[in-house]
Amino acid sequence: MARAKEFDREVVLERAMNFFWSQGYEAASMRDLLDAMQIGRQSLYDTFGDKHSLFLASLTHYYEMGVGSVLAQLSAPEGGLAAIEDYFDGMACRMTTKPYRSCLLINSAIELAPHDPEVAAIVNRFVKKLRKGFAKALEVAESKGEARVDDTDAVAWHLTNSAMGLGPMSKARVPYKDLKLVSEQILKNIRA
Amino acid sequence: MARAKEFDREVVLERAMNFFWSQGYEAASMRDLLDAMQIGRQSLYDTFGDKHSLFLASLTHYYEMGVGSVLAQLSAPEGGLAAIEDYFDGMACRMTTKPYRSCLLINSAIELAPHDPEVAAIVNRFVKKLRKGFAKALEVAESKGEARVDDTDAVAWHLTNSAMGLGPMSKARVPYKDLKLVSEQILKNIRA
DNA sequence: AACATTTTGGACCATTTGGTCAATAACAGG
DNA sequence: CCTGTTATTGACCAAATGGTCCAAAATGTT
Repeated sequence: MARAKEFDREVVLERAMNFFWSQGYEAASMRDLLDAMQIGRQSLYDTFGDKHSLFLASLTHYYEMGVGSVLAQLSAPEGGLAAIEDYFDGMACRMTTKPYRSCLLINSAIELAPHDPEVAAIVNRFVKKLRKGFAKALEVAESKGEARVDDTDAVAWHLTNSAMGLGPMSKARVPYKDLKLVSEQILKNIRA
Repeated sequence: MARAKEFDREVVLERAMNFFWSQGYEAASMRDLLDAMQIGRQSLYDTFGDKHSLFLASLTHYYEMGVGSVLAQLSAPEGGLAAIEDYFDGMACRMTTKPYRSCLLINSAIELAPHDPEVAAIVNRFVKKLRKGFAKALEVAESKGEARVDDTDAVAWHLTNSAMGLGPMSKARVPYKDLKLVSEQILKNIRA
């Protein structure tokens, strides 16, 4: 064996993710990224490859760390309407506090998806999973008698679209109280 | 007098706008912008100032040319439900065809608003006007007996949020047929 | 035709970009 | 305590970035 790494891969990846999250891909220079990650230049290139690969790793990390649990809650068998409510309220709340950086996947969809197939693939998976999560939650809600849904597919798409809307809305600094209205309105529309 | 300009300011501004629209701000280099605008370097700097000013001019042009009429139709006194339907259907249709570049204002909200006060101001005005347009359309719809709206403010915000959602959705290449479902669902929720 | 004024084209600039290289340092096994 | 392997450091690189300078060209007025 040989010399051990002085950093934890996951820790510095998280730092990169946070930096991309608040700055965007193009606006994040490797220099600033290096500062943010607190890591040497060569260490970065050895560990993650080039900038694009680092971004892909960051986005994947975001997906796995941040989105997974939220999505799981959404499609939990005991979730139903409350799960949907929690999702929107949680999102609205998170997005309208301090760093105002929206959601990395939404940001990436806008900035990169049309010109970057790999990013597009990740974003697409996310959208599909989100839609599926909503569909599941709607089924649960209906089976619990909380909601009356005539076209699950359409409503699930509608919820997905509303979720995506929170990204631009929060970046435009629409305050929480108004996004809260949005969240309530969404719920009102599907409640039995 | 002296030498006349060889280009029409509005024409080249429109070309810049289109380029920013499909590429984003950071990803658009001055070189490529010059090519797209078909104009000399010095002409650009003389006419528009620096890159940031050019972008601001492009965004304002987009706002004035593209958004104004759509917003006017939305809040037209004879509009009502149909105006809302046309808005969403038109948006969904435009966004899911060929260049897939979403809406420049939504894109700018995501990429620039948090770090660029001037862009943020323009985006904010847009969001406010859009919300106002929806509110007006809802009033008209209600007065025509097409819709039953208990909380105009909340529903207007909800429609605004849904409109913003179309940006990320289309960038994620969600096809028209699914955005059509979204549009229909939105309408169904407010129809009397 | 000469002039004043403006636009144009392209050479030019410092800085920053993403990325590499090679020398040094740290570590484990023999 | 060597030795092979890996990690770190900082110098270094070509290319691209946004932006400027200046000479030449074009125009209306005198």
